[in-house]
Amino acid sequence: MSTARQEQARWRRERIIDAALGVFAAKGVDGTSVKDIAEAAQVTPGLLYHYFEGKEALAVAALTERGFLPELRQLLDADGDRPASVVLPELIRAFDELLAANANLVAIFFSVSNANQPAHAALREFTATGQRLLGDYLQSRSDTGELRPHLARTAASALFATVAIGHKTGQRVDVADLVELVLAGLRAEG
Amino acid sequence: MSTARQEQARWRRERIIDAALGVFAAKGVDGTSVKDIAEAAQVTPGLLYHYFEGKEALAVAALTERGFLPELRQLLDADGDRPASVVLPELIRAFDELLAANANLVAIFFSVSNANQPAHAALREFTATGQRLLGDYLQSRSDTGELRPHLARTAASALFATVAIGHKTGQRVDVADLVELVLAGLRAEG
Amino acid sequence: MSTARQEQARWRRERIIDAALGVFAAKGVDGTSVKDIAEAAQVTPGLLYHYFEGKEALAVAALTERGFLPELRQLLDADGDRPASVVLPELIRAFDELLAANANLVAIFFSVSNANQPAHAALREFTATGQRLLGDYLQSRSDTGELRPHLARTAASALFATVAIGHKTGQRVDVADLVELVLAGLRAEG
Amino acid sequence: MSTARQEQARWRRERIIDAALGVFAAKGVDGTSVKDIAEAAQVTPGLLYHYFEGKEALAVAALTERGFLPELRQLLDADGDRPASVVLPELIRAFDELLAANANLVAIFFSVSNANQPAHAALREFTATGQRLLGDYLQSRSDTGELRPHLARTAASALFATVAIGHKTGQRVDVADLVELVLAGLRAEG
DNA sequence: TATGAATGAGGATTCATTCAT
DNA sequence: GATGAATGAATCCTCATTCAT
Repeated sequence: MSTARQEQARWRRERIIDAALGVFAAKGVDGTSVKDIAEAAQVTPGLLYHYFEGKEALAVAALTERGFLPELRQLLDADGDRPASVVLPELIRAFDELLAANANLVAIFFSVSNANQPAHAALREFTATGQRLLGDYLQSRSDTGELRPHLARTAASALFATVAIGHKTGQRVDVADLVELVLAGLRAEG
Repeated sequence: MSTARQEQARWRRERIIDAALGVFAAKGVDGTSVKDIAEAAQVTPGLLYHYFEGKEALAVAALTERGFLPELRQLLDADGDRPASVVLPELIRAFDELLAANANLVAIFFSVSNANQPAHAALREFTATGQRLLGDYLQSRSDTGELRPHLARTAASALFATVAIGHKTGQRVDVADLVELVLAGLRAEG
Repeated sequence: MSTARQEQARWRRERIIDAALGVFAAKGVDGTSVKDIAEAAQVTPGLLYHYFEGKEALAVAALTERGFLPELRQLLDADGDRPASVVLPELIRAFDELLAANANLVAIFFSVSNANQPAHAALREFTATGQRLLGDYLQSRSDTGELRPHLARTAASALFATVAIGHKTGQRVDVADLVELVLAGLRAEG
Repeated sequence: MSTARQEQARWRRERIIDAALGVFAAKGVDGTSVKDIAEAAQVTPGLLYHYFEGKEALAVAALTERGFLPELRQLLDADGDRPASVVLPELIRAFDELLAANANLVAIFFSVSNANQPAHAALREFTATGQRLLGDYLQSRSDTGELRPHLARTAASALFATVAIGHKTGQRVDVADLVELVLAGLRAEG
């Protein structure tokens, strides 16, 4: 049983992804060289190819393995019953902080070229899931009559997009205001 | 008066920007080689450096000189008096179409690397101006008592971001719904 | 009679050489681009080719037309009769200052590649003449019995070389010491 | 112990310097392309950048690692006791031959552009050390009363410079005469 | 596992020079 | 005389990737 070896290998792999996240975020995926990553991970370029097929594969791995969809899912699952007026502010703030904590991923996410097929797919899945999760929550609240249903999906998109772009441009939005706006919009009479 | 020569030079410069918009959008700024641009513009690589300092400078030029800020300004100036409930749907639809017509620009916007300082600055300026224009309009409508003022800027961000991300991911948002949501949010009592 | 025009043209030509001297000295002949020179001379690159065949020709022109051989000749011609013990210190000091005043030329002189045939020839002639002039002077003083004759040429080389290299490396030699050394050497009994 | 690999790598590095010395000397540092060096070393251009930061760094490496300072040091250390009248002729002749044997280095020395800061610094250090070594030796002979002390450094500069320029211009100086001149100068009464 | 030497194609950029105006 | 647009070859350098050890 070479469990120790395997353990060490797994650990190495994670450290490489860590390093890659950092440099990708700082210089963009295209702007980062394999040597950059190797140096950041304190590893030789050759070894990198032991763990990943190449730079693109590493980018995809970083995106999918560190994508915080699980956290997001968890975030939303918890609050089935409490009213949206209470939950949504908490939720969006947590979402905002989730993005802040994963700023590197957000940066990569936006820097990934549309030409990179697998990465682009990961990116699409990422946004779609985020929007769906948020949307489903809002939908569930409309089932209780608290919110009007037909704008749930749109509201989810707006929330997701506004927070995310704030991170991209470095001009973070005021979460309280955003939630107030969207919540009011969802409640108002048509 | 060598106007003919100057005219021709200016024309060439514009054609280079045209070509750059196309290839940048297709492959991202980093993914595009100078040779790609030169070929698309039917120009020698060297000439590109006669008109622009380099590839990044060309991207910035494309963004700032073709950035639809003038159009947006025009859009907003026209509708001083009519109520927001009428204007905003038209406005956002026009904005959505503006982005659709300038899909290349949206792609470049997201593809410009944060690592490139001048390019990043230009990009920030770009979004800030867009948000300010839209925000000021919404603000002006609140002066008439039609809308509540304190969310104007947030609403502008949300509108801008939601439409833009829709274009980035290829999942365009329903403009009517978005406007309905934001407008309702802006009208509701605090 | 377009004398005014010719005058202006001649003036332009000189200004171009002035500018070339500056940039050549600062960046070396190879390290200087035609555009650099043109900008320094506030002239378009094209015009440069009106006055000179190209960059190398311009370098040669600068070397030959501004070579201070005439001044050096003048320096040495004047002092036929006075004793070397008086003349030589003055002479070498003047020579040192001549090089300082023409620091640009000295720099170019050393930076010219051996591969550049005409420039290299100019350079050789330059050193040869300098050494010959100095040597002839020392020789003439030995005819009067003041100095021993057989080291005159060697002394000239040493003086020329030491002062010149001082300028090249930026570590100028102490002229008084140098003259004292050489003069003593020339006077001593074999 | 991958000594074989490391050995081979070190050998390659030396071969690159060898090749660089040859081409630099023939065409000057600026006049030499990286491709030239790579071909002369029978190596791919890319490998050059594995061993050196760039072309200029390679020139500096050639100068410092092959600069005959060690030989010069050895030359001077050997002759602690014998009189300068005997040692100096041998010494300068050996120095002259050292330069002759390292003609490439002399050429590079003069071809390194002043514009390149690190290269220029290395070059200054190089000459300064050479002069100091020679100067210290002459100084030590003055301690024995054989030579007057205050011109030691100047004499070193003069010897170094005269021999070096002789090599640069291809008009080598007569070593015997040069030594006679300097030695006489150092001995004479003030 | 891990290294780092080696490759070779491709990238951005510069540049001397020409020439129509 | 003077301009500056245009060329295209050459240059330096980077990089993803492979592979012998």
